[in-house]
Amino acid sequence: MTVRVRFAPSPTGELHVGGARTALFNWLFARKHKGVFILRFEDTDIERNRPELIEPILESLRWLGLLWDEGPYFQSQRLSLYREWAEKLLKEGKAYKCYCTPEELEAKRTAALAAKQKPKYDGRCRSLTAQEEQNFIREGRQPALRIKIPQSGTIVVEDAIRGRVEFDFSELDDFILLRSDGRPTYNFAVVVDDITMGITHVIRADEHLNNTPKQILIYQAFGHPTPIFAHVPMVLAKDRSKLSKRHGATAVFEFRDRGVLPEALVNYLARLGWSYGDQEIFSKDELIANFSLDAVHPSAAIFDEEKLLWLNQHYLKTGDPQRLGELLRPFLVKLNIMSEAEAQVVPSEKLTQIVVLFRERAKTLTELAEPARYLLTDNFSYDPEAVKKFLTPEKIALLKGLAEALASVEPFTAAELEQATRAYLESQGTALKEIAQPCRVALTGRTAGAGLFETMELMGRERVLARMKSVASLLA
RNA sequence: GCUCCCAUCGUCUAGCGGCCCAGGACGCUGGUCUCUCAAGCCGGAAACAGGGGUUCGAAUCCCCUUGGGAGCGCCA
Repeated sequence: MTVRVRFAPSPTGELHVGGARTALFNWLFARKHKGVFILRFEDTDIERNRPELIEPILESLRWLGLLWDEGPYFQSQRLSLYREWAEKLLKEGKAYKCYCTPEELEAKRTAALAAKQKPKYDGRCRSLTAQEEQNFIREGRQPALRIKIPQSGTIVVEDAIRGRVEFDFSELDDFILLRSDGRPTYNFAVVVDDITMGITHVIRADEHLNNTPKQILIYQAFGHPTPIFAHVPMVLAKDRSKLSKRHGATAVFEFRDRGVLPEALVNYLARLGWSYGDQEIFSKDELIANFSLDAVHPSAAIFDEEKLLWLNQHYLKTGDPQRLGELLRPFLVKLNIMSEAEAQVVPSEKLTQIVVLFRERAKTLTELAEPARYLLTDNFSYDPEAVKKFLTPEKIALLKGLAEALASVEPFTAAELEQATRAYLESQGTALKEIAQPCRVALTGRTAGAGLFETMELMGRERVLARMKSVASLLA
């Protein structure tokens, strides 16, 4: 039997890292078992639904490289199917019409909660007489459809991550399958979908564990075997609460826009709650080869941005410089280093060189793009502290002399520049140590950066000489 | 309130009865290299929530407590 799994977000928010991890686990499981990864939108909530979010969610998945094999399906387009399936249950006496109004139910619910009771439907419409039903219909009430659950017994969930979990029927009630307007509720739509889509493994967030017995009841009502369930732990914020906007970046797009590489996010998310011995770095193929549900840790995990950034730097350091260089272009614009048109025409060789020179100093593409400001444009500023500390009159004079010494260096490469510089400094009775920082400040405006001579080469003769000669004006 | 889940360094985790006075990684920290900052390399501090059992032996099994989380909707 081929494995069929699904990722089923509801379009009520952007794809956040928790959802992305659930998607990733499903995708890995499908790939590992040569199965099918299905995408389905659970969009039966007309109130909270935001159709404009669908494309961004798809784009997030694409960006992560989690491509689906089937779908996306939309529950909102399958409403007649749910009605048909509900009709079966009604005919077989496994479901019944409930004429209670939402107001009546809500009143009972709050009363139960106030009395510190577990709110449960009291089964009032379970055995209405024909007369009672007639009266309700005459009142114009539209019935919802409820499942008729057994009065006693237990439901056992065999969870691939948590093991055996038992629920007593007394905890459950006759929950609603179809709303009075004919739309399915979540639990019902999920089961009908999972049955009709042939889902073999339901891998989803922990918060659904409590829904599982209800869903199993529906499977049983249809006489259909249940899939294998696997409830993955939640992803929490630093303070152990549910991850939300107030914790900073949570959406996949936010990380992308900050310059995080998809392979870094995927690697990080995979290792969050799952492990394979002591290994930290995984390519996608390694993840696929080694992923398994029983190696998923059952407890909730805190999202640690530091570790994500460490992984990002790893992928920055080891990735293909040319590809990374191309990824830099949008950041040149975003950082206001240059216009979009200018960013388009930066030679890709320049970008590649920036990557090679600065990748060990950057944790994100944003940081990696920053040096382009002084390397490729004159649109940068000098750190006043650095100027004050290093650009003394004595050093400025030395820099002027050095500029002359370097004016005719040919070719203008790091090796030649270093040789010429050292020779000049020796002739002046000084050493590189004395001039390196002043020179760096003169060229870049700052005290931290890549190797001095590599920086010069990349910057080009014209800018280097101009900046070395003109630093005196900074003091004025 | 009731039900369910979870519990090893600050964080992610290894550990599935003796290999553990608990290993790796991020972060933190000392040193080293060096034109700066990084990166790299070498070193350090840092945890089995508490209490009962079971056992010759428990981080590992059981129970209780505590703490965290989720659910209890004509939301998903």
